[in-house]
Amino acid sequence: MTNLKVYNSYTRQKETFIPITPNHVGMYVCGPTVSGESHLGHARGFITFDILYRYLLHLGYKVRYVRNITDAGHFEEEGREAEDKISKKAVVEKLEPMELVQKYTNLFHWAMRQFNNLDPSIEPTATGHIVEQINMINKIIADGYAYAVNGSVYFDVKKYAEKYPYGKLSGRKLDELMETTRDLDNQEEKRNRQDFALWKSAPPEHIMRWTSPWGEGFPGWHIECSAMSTKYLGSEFDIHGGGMDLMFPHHESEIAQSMICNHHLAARYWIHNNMITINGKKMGKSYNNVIRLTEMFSGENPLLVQAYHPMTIRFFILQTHYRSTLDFGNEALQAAEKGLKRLWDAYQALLKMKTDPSKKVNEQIESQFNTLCREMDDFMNDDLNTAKVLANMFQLVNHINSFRSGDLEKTTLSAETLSYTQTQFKTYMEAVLGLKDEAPGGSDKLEGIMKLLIDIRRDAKAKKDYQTSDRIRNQLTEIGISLKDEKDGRVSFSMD
RNA sequence: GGUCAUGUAGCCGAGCGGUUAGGCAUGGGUCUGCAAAACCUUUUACGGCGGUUCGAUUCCGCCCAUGACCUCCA
Repeated sequence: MTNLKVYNSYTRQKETFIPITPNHVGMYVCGPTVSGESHLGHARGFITFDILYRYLLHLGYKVRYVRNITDAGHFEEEGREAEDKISKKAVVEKLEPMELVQKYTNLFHWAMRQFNNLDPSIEPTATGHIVEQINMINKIIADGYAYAVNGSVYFDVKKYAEKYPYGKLSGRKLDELMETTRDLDNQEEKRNRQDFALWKSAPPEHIMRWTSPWGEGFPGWHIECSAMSTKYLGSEFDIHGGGMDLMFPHHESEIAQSMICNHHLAARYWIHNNMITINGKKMGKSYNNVIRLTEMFSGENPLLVQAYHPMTIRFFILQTHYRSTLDFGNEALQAAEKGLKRLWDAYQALLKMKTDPSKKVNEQIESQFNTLCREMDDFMNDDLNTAKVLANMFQLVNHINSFRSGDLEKTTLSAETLSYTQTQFKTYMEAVLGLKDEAPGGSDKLEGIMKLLIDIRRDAKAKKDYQTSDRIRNQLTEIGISLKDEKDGRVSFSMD
């Protein structure tokens, strides 16, 4: 159907994408843990997979995109005292986990909308699938690959590894893990140190708890994804996505759980996005160097010299291939801001462009346009190379502007080429890359006021009353509206 | 320590065995009452040392540096 190739972490090579069921794609992406605010690093992953989702839709696939919300586990909100969780206080004073989960879920959804990310088809929560998780754990126990100890259940990695390639995804060997795994709580319960929890017994102060065959507790970290992906996508589905840092142990464990329950490698294509770094270091909780998304949008973080629009951030991320690290920097963000503006302005100009029968068709430029446009498809098919798509767009931007006022203004494009270019731009800018206008939308009234001001200014200029004309322009600039005298005598305006 | 990546011009970043990626910034110019925007033009980089090759930034080896995972993490 298409020539899409994606890099499969499981096989460590680019592979042609062939869905299990023709024309349909099942895709599971590890979603946020809603015990706190999302940061810039999280955004990269969700934007990356939004691009993949959008591109698959563009190619004509019917896609079921499942992205979970991790709302179960050992939750504490920053700044809250541990004492909150003990029953000394009145109920409404205490930390209510679901209240916290609701707050950050809402905030997450808000941020995703800011980025113009499409909603997943299904967004299941871990707490809504406790039964499925317990059933899955039962199955694993019945098959002899898990054991219960003191109300907790652990997966027997050693036994699994005797029959299955544990560690294949993340390139790990079991014996190496044995030596290097560090001390953790309750290690003594495990038969082997690399075993991981499927179910954890809840200590008395733990508020999130459910009744299970093994006592009151809560599910282990990995089982929710296996349970929910199986439920909504089946025992074998097409794409599993997530950040590279999840490869081990999370995805490796998912593979093991699903293998025992479903007798399949859960997904055919394992796709991982790389990290955002800041001063060369991964942005992450443990490094204490996160920039929350609300801070990115408001500029309120010591690392930021200004606020950045969500579209600037999206564009910034798309200028890099998703499997490379991306280094955060104000200079780079500012460059993205300007670049995006130029790209968007030229795009708007392109949509208004018309062929001019009185001018000669520029054959050489014609063929460049066609090549640059056609290559965009090839670049996306080559493991989603958005960086190259954008590079081509910028080459076209140059030419588009040249037709307006530059070297090419005495020539024109053929109707076919212009139309093809317009279609490709619209497709990639909006449908595939998901970019949209940064500026707040105007209204009829505003348009009317602006027309009036522009007319007054034009009259003043005609009378060489530059004091008045400059006053209008300067004051508009102060309130964030900039006027441009176009070459053809028209005046356009844009808002910050 | 183990495993795996990465090192590209002022900054961010594609990419490849032989041709200018691209964005932003910088210098010069055009246009303009001025400004902004736009256009033209300027800056030829691939960590170090060897090797393979007619030719390597691109392949191989070694070294140096940085990072990721091995623990919650997009």
